[in-house]
Amino acid sequence: MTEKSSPTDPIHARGSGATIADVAQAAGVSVATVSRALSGNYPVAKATRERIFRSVTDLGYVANAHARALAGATTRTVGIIINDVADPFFAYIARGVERQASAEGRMCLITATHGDKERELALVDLMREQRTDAVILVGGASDDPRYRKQMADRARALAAAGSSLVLCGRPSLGVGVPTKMVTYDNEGGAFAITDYLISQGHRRILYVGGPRDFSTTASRLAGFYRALDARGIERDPSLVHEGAFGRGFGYSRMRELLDQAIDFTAVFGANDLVAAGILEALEERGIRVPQDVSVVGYDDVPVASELRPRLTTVRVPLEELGREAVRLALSQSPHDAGASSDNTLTVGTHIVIRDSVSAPNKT
Amino acid sequence: MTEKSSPTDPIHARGSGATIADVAQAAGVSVATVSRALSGNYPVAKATRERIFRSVTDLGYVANAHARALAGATTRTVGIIINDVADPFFAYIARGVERQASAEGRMCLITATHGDKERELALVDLMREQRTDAVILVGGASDDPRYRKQMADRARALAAAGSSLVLCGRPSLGVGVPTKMVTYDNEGGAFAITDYLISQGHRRILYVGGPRDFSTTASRLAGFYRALDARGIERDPSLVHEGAFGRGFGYSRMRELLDQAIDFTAVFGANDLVAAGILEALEERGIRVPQDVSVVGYDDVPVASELRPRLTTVRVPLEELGREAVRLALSQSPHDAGASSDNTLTVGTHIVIRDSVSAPNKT
DNA sequence: CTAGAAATAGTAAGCGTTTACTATGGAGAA
DNA sequence: TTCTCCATAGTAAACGCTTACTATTTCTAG
Repeated sequence: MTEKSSPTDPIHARGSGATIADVAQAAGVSVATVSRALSGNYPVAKATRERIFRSVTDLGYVANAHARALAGATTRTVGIIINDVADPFFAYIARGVERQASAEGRMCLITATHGDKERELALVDLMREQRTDAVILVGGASDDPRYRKQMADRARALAAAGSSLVLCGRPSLGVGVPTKMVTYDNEGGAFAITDYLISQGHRRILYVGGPRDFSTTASRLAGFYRALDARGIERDPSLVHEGAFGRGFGYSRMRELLDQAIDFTAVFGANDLVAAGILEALEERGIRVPQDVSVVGYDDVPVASELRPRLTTVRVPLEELGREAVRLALSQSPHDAGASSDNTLTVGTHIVIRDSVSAPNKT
Repeated sequence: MTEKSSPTDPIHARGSGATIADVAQAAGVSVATVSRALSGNYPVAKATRERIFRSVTDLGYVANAHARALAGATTRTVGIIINDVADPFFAYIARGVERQASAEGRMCLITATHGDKERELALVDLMREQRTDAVILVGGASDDPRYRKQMADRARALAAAGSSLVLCGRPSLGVGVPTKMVTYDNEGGAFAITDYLISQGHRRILYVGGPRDFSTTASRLAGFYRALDARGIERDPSLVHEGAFGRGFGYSRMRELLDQAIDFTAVFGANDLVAAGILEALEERGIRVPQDVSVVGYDDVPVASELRPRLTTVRVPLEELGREAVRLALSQSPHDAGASSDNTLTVGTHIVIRDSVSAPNKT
């Protein structure tokens, strides 16, 4: 045993990591041969190959992914941009992305915007720097035209570089912008659950949560309104209260609304987290759910079934959404043009009925 | 407007992305000057710099991160390896890592093992290929000696390459293995909450969940036993039921245990998810918590306070754990040798008392 | 004025791979 | 026996950046 490396200690090479040249030297061949033996796309004599693999393990060699990427091979990485890693909505989508990516032999670069549009743009650029095979942008988007234009520019740049931008659960950037899309039926789910509420006899339904001017909010509200219209119930602006997603918002806004003694029999939380906050505010005031007030949410995140009463909500196949996003991203379909063709995929939503809704109290 | 690019369409460069040479040509300078203007670590005349930046935006240029990494600059990336992105325990740690990394100007490569040891080793190699500035390994570990040895080899390889391996919430790989560690007081938290249960009068406490031969399980059980010992309560092996983390395990195992008519007045769920499952099984049988049986969990993940009754549990500062991990990883401290020195950091845990514990029923 | 120090810009040598091309040594064909 | 064709292996040219050196100007001080 020369130096300080012991035979039982294969990976501990000297210096800052062995290169392919070291392996070549150790095996007594050229670097080209090592490269070929490793990638296996070119014939290498069996004996040579074995000698090379032995040197590889002896030296603890791993290829430098950057050199490899630079030399033309693909990066084998997909990037995903979400709002927040710890928000279950995003976490489940990320899980789907991560799983599908690794099933297709890719790494997964997960980053978070924390709701900052500028940061989102910057992150897309970062992924572009990383030359990821695709970048998946998740969650509702702002409809600020300047922002849309900047994102469209990036979509084009990505496309020009052979990568692709896939929009997951967010609206198109416009015709002609090269993107792929996978969405879920936001409007339909909102329609269905509102209709369910109405069918139970509710007429005055509060809508709480979701950032204003945000695509997700817009489509959920659209479904909400469509259901109202379909049953001939008048839209009452004083009943819709946008603001934010998140438990804290649901809780505090519900408290305020309770103080205002508004007349309602049911509450539609913009997502399950908001609904959780609403439930807490209600519980705090001694208002029983569903006997006094019915509550529904959206997403069917795991916490929905931990709440008491268990929350009636709209199920969104989050993990599936993530998987489809990478399938689409990695498929050869030449992302292109408009919203139709096979560059768009919509997964369905359906309501799941649990215990937070009943007929309104006939007061 | 030449070609098809319009002046309002800056990023859409022709071909597969502009290179630094394109920018240099457009600005009429050498690539070296562009590189310097961009990195800003060398004087460049103001007029030149402006010309360069204009070309950069005109062409939608972003540097090729791989070329940059290859040319010697650091990769500015930290890798984190967790079990599952959608498990809140890991998700919150990941959030801390992600935030601190981005605060320190790094990207974050998040990968998941799904509990597969082999995959974990492979992922470390993958990160080594990526030349990440550090790799953070999160969560309990197996104590299989072969595995430990392989991981130790990788720790050395990483160290040799100037990177570092930080163990987050898992035991040391042994003296002399170059790692950094950030842990939380698992044993102490388990002791505290067990002692709390005992102080309420419980004597027969069921311990449910957590993989056997897993470091986290081992230290939680150690705390559990120490508390029992301290109060002179006999250890009863028939009361401890290891198995897995996760809601499903808690639910099904609790059902089995209920069928066996074992004598107990409290249940210690190995983590909050297990506790959630336990609660459901109990509710299903009409057993009231805490009147009939008390339940506690571990981690204080958000769902703990959504459960009814609200779960009394041990708070682990998950996000802080993640932040500290990257602080430590990126600090210059020459990770080295044993478990002491400033390469190890332990954050405290404390119990949070909610509604799932009361004095046992005097039957 | 002029030597010497900034300030600014250019040249070119890597960084570690992949891969098109080229070279060599038999095996089988003619 | 000579020629052609495989199977193997080597050479060297990218890939797109950073940076140590070197080469100009332009000041500034003596």
